[in-house]
Amino acid sequence: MSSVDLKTRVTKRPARSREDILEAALKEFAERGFDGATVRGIAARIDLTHGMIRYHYDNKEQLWFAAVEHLFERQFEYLKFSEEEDLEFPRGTRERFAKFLRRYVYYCAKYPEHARILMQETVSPTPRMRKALKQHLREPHQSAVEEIRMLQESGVLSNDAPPASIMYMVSGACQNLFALAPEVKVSLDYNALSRKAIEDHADLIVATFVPN
Amino acid sequence: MSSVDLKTRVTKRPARSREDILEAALKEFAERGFDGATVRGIAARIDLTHGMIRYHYDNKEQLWFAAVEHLFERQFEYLKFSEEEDLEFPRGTRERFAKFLRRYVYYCAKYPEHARILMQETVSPTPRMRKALKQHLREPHQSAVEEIRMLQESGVLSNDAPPASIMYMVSGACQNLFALAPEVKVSLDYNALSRKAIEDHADLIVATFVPN
DNA sequence: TTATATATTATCCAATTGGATAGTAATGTG
DNA sequence: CACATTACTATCCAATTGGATAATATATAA
Repeated sequence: MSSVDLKTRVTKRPARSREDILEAALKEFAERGFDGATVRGIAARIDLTHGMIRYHYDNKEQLWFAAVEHLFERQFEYLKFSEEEDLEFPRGTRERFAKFLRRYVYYCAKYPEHARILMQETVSPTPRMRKALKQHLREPHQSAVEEIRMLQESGVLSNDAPPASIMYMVSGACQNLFALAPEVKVSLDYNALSRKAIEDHADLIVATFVPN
Repeated sequence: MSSVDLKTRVTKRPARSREDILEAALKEFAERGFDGATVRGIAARIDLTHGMIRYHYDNKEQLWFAAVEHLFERQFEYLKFSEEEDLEFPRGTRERFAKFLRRYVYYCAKYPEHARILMQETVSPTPRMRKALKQHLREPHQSAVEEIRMLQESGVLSNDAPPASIMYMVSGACQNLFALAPEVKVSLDYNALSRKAIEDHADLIVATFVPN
């Protein structure tokens, strides 16, 4: 039809998907923080005008909430145990813990922006952060604490430490190498995101936190 | 003399110290990232006009470099071993490692903004970040890797894992609880910065990474 | 006392930003 | 075909921002 217009006037059809926008938003927010991120910058990442983004999302804050929700949904999908796995690896066992840790390391390597966004957004307790954390983090974290308690009782983890302490120690140990991958490259010339580095880190994590 | 002026015209004398400005800058940069931070915001934290800050520092970027330099100097002072300690705890020994870990945990709890700034600034390899890392991080990190190698040889640490992997695992484990303290409070209602929590975390870290 | 260096305020400016709105093109539905 | 809905462009605007500069006050040295 109007193939001429398609070239000159930029075709209207292709409409970026919701996910394209949220991915771009996550990257921008992770790189520059909420205040530093710009709607225009997010739009530019996927070749949109900033008006287009405001067409889909009322304002910057709502876009942020949508992006964070997307982030947590993706994480949940990635980390959740299927029903069969749930049967094979009962809660509170060393085997389940090891399996979970390995999966978590892979997740951290695949989506390093997760740790970055959380770090930025938890720096100071803004209302925005409080709301997001209550909505997405509270319940999973509390159930994680429960599981840590079970692991303590079954002797896999030390009884002496507070579960919160264990939890953040372990997650920090898993995340850090990948969240700081550019730093690692510059300061140690080590490519943290290579296949082998990821595998090595997973091995190390399991060996450290689930000793025989 | 002009005690009237001191009250009305705002006395000119008191001149904020260099350190006041850098502290304020560190907080602002940690909370909002480089792009999100504003010179006016930094000035407001210590009751200065933004002109005053530009009087001391040519521009925002130079202020950032100065603040980061201050950060690393402070860290170096805090973590360095005195000559006597160097003699009492030789490099590559389990005792020195334990002592260092404990000190590092205290440092992380005292200056959580350190981890936050680095996390923000290493998100994407900007020239600013590269320069700062090369200047302040490269040498200490490489000497840390050396020490890790010694610990691996003496059997304190596993030989299987790459030193870089070990290093970022350990530092993440130490930092995370404190860098995310506001998150911990909201999601688990645990005050990570309390005396006891810090002590518990130090114990856990030592027990985990320097087993008997 | 005068001169000079230093510290500080008060404005000014262009660029960017989040947000708003009016108009336009494509798609489908009756 | 008409018409409503959806996707999208093009502007506009007020606020904020980094940066610049001129005027002013203070302290110090001659």
